[in-house]
Amino acid sequence: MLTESEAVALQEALRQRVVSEDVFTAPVRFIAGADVEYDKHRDLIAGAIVLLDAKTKAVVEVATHVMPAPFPYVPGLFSFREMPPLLAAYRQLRQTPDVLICDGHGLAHPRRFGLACHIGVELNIPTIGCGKTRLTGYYQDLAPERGATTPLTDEATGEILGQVVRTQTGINPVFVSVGHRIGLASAVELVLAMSESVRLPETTRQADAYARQAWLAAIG
DNA sequence: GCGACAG
DNA sequence: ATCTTGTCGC
Repeated sequence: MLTESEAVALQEALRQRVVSEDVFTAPVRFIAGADVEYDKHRDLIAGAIVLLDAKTKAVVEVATHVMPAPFPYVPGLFSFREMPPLLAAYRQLRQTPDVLICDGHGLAHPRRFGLACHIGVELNIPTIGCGKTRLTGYYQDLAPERGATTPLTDEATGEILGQVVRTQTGINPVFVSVGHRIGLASAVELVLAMSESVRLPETTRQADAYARQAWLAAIG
């Protein structure tokens, strides 16, 4: 297994390949979601990739993969734990998504290389990071209405790492950042489009449900 | 040294 | 991620 310092070195090298501008086919027709399921008592991790019709939000394809956890949970080294089962699931897809929304951050990461960037660079596909809580960066108060956004910034450099996005009025926001081959504005637009009446994008919700199902089937 | 820390 | 019920508020 990779050591932590080797993982950090790999991030520093791969981050150079991230493309943070729109390089994808628009309008988006097939949009994918990725999520994993596990618990702290077992060494098993289940990953799921779902493909949705962007217009109807109907699930058109699902792929899952269960395997022993390849790496422990370490904040900042998240992708080394969650990416392997997701890549295995992704390889089973028949269709290629126009963009993939990940359950975790992209550039909004201490070394600017979160899960969404890692998967995007590894598969060379457009990816978006959409996390439920903050990992790094600071932000100002956010208006309570759905659609409100405020930048997530690095206080030291002023660099914009992502956008804090209110997908539902009066509900905790989500943290959107660039994964690969997409600009931040498009990333926010797609996350909002996939969250018309729910907090998390429909892609993430479906991926979560299928990952949980695969995990439950695996542990019996 | 102390606090923070995606899932 | 998970441990975990009822309860407050729109």
